[in-house]
Amino acid sequence: MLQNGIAKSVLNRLPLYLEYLIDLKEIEGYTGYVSATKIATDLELGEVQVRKDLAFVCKSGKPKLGYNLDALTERIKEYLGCNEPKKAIIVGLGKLGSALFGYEGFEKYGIHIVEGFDLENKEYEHIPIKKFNKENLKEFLKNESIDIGIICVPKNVAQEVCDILVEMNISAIWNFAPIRLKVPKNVLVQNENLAYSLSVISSIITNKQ
Amino acid sequence: MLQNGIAKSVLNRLPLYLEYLIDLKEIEGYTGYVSATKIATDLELGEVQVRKDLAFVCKSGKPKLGYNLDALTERIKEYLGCNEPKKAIIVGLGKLGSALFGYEGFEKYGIHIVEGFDLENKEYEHIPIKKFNKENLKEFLKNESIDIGIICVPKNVAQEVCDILVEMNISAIWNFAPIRLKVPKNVLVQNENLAYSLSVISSIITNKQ
DNA sequence: TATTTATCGGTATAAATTTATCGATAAATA
DNA sequence: TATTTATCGATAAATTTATACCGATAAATA
Repeated sequence: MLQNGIAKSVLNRLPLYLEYLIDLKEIEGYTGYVSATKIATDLELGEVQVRKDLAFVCKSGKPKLGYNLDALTERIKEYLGCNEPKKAIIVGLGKLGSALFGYEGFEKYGIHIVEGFDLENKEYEHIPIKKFNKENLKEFLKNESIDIGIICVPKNVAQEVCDILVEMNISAIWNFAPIRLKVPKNVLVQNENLAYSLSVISSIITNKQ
Repeated sequence: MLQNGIAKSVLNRLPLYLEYLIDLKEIEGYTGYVSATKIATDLELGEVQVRKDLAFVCKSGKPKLGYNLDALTERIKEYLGCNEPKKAIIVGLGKLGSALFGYEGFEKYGIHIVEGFDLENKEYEHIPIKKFNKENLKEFLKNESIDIGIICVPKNVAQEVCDILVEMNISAIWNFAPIRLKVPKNVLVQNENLAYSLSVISSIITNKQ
């Protein structure tokens, strides 16, 4: 299925390319042009696949040279929306929520986690976390323009939190609760489940022996 | 590509089915038989897809009724290796590492995180974390049989940690460092990057408006 | 007991994704 | 300037994944 004209599979690889290209410049001091051949070798992907992927966002490949590193990087950033900063909030500051709240790695992609909400009175690195209740959250979302809601609450509360976010016109939800959230079609839900990933690993090594 | 005779796409959905089936029994009190039709509706998947997926692990579907809930649950558990407990360690007890270390959700899939290692002297809920250095880690892995290594260190140390794990014959690595680890073919590496997932969300909402 | 019904599971088809092939092209080299 | 070379980008083929269709079947119902 195509997502805004780009294949899902391609979109999922774009952040990988971006990370790679940024490191290529910043860590390895690479400048000028980079070929699909090199990218493919380094990332252990097919050469043709890389070329096709890049063709989705960038039309500037030159025979014999490859792609202009800076231009390519910029085009992927643009496509991924890194240049249009987004605001996110986290609801549920348990272990995982707190880890995400403090993670600096999202900034690179233009995403700022601006606030956290929790049922209990908590603080994060001496900054008090906002108390979670329906009124509080609604009030906050009324005044701030938030793009992404990150749900890190237990599964029995997740739908309730989701409903508030939807009611306040959030664009997207990143859901860590192991539950299928019910939302209107115009709201994007991305489910993330770390236990599932680990379970897949466990399965593969179980069936290998 | 098939992974031990099962399609990758199918394997990735099995934990989802398992979670669903467990909840169906434990939370909703469901007993007896469950049909692919019901599963598909609840999980918002195609009915045929569910039937095909289940056919990979279970041959016991009955017309008009569906699958025996307990038998199906058991077969998926078996396939995912939940019945053959695995031991894992985490290297790197930063925010994310600590969150994973304390996460109870893995037990359901038969995975026990038995130890954590960090460069700094840390403790987790009053239990001291082992000091990470090459000798320490090697010594530990020599005495304990560990199946899965979880890498949560910064990217510039990740390969070094990986090499130690490989040297000590680990079966699988779950890698949270945004770097492509070099390992021999017999070692399974599963990369996980939360920033990538979030970036994809950001991209979709950017290009929608 | 005959009929209806819901669902399974096999075969066939379609869609998405990956991989292969190759002529065209721009730079590097002779 | 002619030739060689590495890479792009288009077209085609192969593979993987998802969906459609339908006869067979076991339970429920008449």
